[in-house]
Amino acid sequence: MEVMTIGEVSAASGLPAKTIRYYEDIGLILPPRRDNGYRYYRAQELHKLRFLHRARSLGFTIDECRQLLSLYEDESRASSDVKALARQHLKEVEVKILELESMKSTLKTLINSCRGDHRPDCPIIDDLASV
Amino acid sequence: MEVMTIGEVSAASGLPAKTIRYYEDIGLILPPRRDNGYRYYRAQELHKLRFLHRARSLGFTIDECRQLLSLYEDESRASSDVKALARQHLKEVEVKILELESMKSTLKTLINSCRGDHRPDCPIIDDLASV
DNA sequence: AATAGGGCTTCCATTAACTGGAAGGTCAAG
DNA sequence: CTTGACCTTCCAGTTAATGGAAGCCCTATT
Repeated sequence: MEVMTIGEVSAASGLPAKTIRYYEDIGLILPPRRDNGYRYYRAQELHKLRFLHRARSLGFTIDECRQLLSLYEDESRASSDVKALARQHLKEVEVKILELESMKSTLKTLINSCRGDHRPDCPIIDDLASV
Repeated sequence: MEVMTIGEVSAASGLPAKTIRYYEDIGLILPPRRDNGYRYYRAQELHKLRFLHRARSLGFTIDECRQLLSLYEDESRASSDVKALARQHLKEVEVKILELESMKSTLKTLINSCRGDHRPDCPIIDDLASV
């Protein structure tokens, strides 16, 4: 599929068409238009929309998404401030992974070992919020 | 610290006091009150607030947080529907981890190997949205 | 050729999850 | 006994969408 309508790119990216139009309103993804006014999307835009879908669901703000997208668009990517920004986001990602690993092990414990007991004795709630 | 004021629990959980009050408005965390009307928070509430802070920053909705908290409060935690819910959230967590790992490796590539090239040739943007 | 449908457009209102600010009560320190 | 930090409620504003109405575009049949 060379280019897509908003409905098609919505299906392909997982983002509602409404949201995709909203991202255009705030200047995140600016697709070209047909003569009839219809938006169309190429691989380039699809990639960004997929990225936005993922990054938003992982708790990155729109502003962080804007920064991350700009990392990939920056022509002079080797410049040290761009690299610093990337490193900062890398750290943030690593923290999120650790937190999710902690939630994962808590949920696993919950599923496997905490059968039929009565709370306040259950230690899980104490793990709940500690890295 | 046996019990805390909202300011103290805000510092301890990382959530703004405003947000903590908001969570009370929507029935997530209902702290007891002093005679003078001041809220106070015990370890129990602190744990939940820390959990909320983390889960929200990882992209879980308030409603998912409510479900996750209820998992820990459910007295009959062994019941199969509670377990099913926990398993469903576990899967969600695992997907998020994979997505973050993907972002992590993309950022690492960006930082290390993509020095000074000029975009459209850079392959990173293609990796950007693929698991 | 007209017309029915589904998808597209814009615009305006509403929701979810906060966030800011005003107006005033409480309390420990000086 | 007042000053200042922290608490209270209430109401308004922001961010990031989401819902719905009114109308245009395109294809596909009657």
